Amino acid sequence: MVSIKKIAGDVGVSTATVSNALTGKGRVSREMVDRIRTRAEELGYRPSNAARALKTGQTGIIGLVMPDLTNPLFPKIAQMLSIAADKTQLGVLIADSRGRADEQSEALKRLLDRGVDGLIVVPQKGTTPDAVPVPIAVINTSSDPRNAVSADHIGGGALVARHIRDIGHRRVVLLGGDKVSEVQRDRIEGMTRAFGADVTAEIFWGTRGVSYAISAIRGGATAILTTSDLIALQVRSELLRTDLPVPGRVSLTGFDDMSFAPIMHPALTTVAQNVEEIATRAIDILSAKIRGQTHPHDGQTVPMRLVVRQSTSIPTEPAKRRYPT
Amino acid sequence: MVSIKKIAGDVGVSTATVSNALTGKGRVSREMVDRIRTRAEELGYRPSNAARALKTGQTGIIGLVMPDLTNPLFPKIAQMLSIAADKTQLGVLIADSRGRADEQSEALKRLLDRGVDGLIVVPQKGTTPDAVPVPIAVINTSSDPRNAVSADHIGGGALVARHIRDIGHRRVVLLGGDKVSEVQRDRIEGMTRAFGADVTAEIFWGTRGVSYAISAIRGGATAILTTSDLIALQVRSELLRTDLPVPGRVSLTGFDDMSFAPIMHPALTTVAQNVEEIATRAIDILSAKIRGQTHPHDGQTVPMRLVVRQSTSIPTEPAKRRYPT
DNA sequence: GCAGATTGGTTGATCGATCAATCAGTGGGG
DNA sequence: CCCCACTGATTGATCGATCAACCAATCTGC
Repeated sequence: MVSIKKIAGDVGVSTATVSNALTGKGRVSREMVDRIRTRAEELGYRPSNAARALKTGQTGIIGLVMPDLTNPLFPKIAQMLSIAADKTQLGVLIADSRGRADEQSEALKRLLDRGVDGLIVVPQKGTTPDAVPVPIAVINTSSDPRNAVSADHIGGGALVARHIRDIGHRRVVLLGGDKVSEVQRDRIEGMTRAFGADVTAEIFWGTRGVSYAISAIRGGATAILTTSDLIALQVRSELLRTDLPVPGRVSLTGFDDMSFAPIMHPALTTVAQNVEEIATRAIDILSAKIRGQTHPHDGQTVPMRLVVRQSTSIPTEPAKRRYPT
Repeated sequence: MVSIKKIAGDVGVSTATVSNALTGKGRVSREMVDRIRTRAEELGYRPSNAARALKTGQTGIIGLVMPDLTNPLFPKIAQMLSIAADKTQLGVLIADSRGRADEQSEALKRLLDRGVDGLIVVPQKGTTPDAVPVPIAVINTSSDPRNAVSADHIGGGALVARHIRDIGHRRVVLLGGDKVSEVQRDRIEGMTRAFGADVTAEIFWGTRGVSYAISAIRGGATAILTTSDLIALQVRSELLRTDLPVPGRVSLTGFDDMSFAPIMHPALTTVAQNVEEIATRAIDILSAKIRGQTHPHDGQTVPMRLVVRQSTSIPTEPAKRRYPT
């Protein structure tokens, strides 16, 4: 391992001068900087993060805590985060909270012990991360008061809802996965708000919601709006089993534009998050906090994007005709 | 931040004694150890990783390089790896290689600069990771000579193949995603080997393979065995479009038991990896290498598990009857 | 021509933990 | 009674980079 000392010896200056030349902090002459830089290059010098961290108290590493790395959306966050992070020379240390609130706390502790400079937390649904002694950026949804950045789930809900209303549906079913999740509640909230009085919407939650939704369709509803592509796929399977054609008889929508959404049959109409933007902002906001500054985007949401595919169409048997109000 | 010095002062001993007491290395009396331990506890002492790393040259952090965090299988690896890692007090630093070979090298460099003690690499398909100055554990497939641990993809291929043969299929299609991938080649290899002369199998690769596969079905084949659930889902959509019932007319199988496999209609017969076991072994093997030892399981594969669901059944129109050989 | 500012650079301490070398006691063996 | 072995604990150096303080030389302004 070649250290600053070796370079100093070679060039014939003190280690402090080398440090200054390399980091560009103190006062060093142009030519001296060049000599040191080239020598460092020749030797293939790599600064020791450990030494720097010890002296400065900053490790250049941030921690990422996610509720469950298994959720098909999180990989993308992790990926984008890791890409955004190494643009700013940060390392990303991961921790999985295994879907449990207590593990989330444990994960936070482990990361703090490693000396991370800050944390990015996608909270366990229905929980609030513990207070921590380092800056933290929460990715959740706008209704979370601690939210630093997230997709505009309410707006996303409104997007699909308006699409469904505009193509003529008047009686629909909203299907959520877990009522504890703020994200899913916000999506549903966005839908109902956008519908207003124009559209009649029944809301169901959880696994058993799927069969209720099917009953509602039999009762005359013409569309099922879910809060997740995974739920949409499940509904699709059930509709296949009960011989209700999509989108012929039932229009179906998901959320998050997961990997399988475009290759389902019919391809699923869904709402996509701009994960890249969210990840970039999360890093920016956290970096700003670490530097003791505040970021202009802190607390703001990123718009979602409606992806219309083949699973939605105009209702062939609008509810009103069969069951006039 | 409470350091070893503070404890030493409080208890009235030297820092070295505290260090010895806490790590249990030097010679310290029982009671002194107790006094130091309790005082450390009271103060909420947390050792500084930076200082330790500087002195010992070990950071206790390993790097994880994955080809593309977006692939639905990798999250699970990451999760299990992170869980397995913190059992052994290791941190996991992630890096994404964005599906490109040159980025894979960059990712390796970045992690090395951070001073990781070792690396776990899931190689970009068709590539071999650069030589690195730290221990490395490659997760790929048995036909990769540098493979440290992986699922038995060949055996997995054999599992589905035998299942398909045993329920009576005699003419089938094998559908791979990317021929460059050793993993996928091994899966196909396992299938053909297991079929031997009993079953006639046509092999197709890539995106255009899907339509070839459909043609082959029209030509009398009764099953499509894919190398990925994602491909299977795509095929399923195409079969829906062309009105070929599953499993009535076509039996369909995937690979990896992804999140959507059980909720498709019909639920997909697939082959699951024991990701937990793989992750645990990867960590164990790497830890052993870091300690300069060799691990008994190094280079061995982990068996796969056949998950029979509703997408496979006995052929209703065996190829031989319609097209006798 | 001289105080004061500016430039280029050095010294030495420091961050927190580890470890080899050393030292003060205390028994035991001969 | 003296030397040796052993236990328990201390000293001091060290890892590599950073930073405040200091110093020497040159430049500026009046």
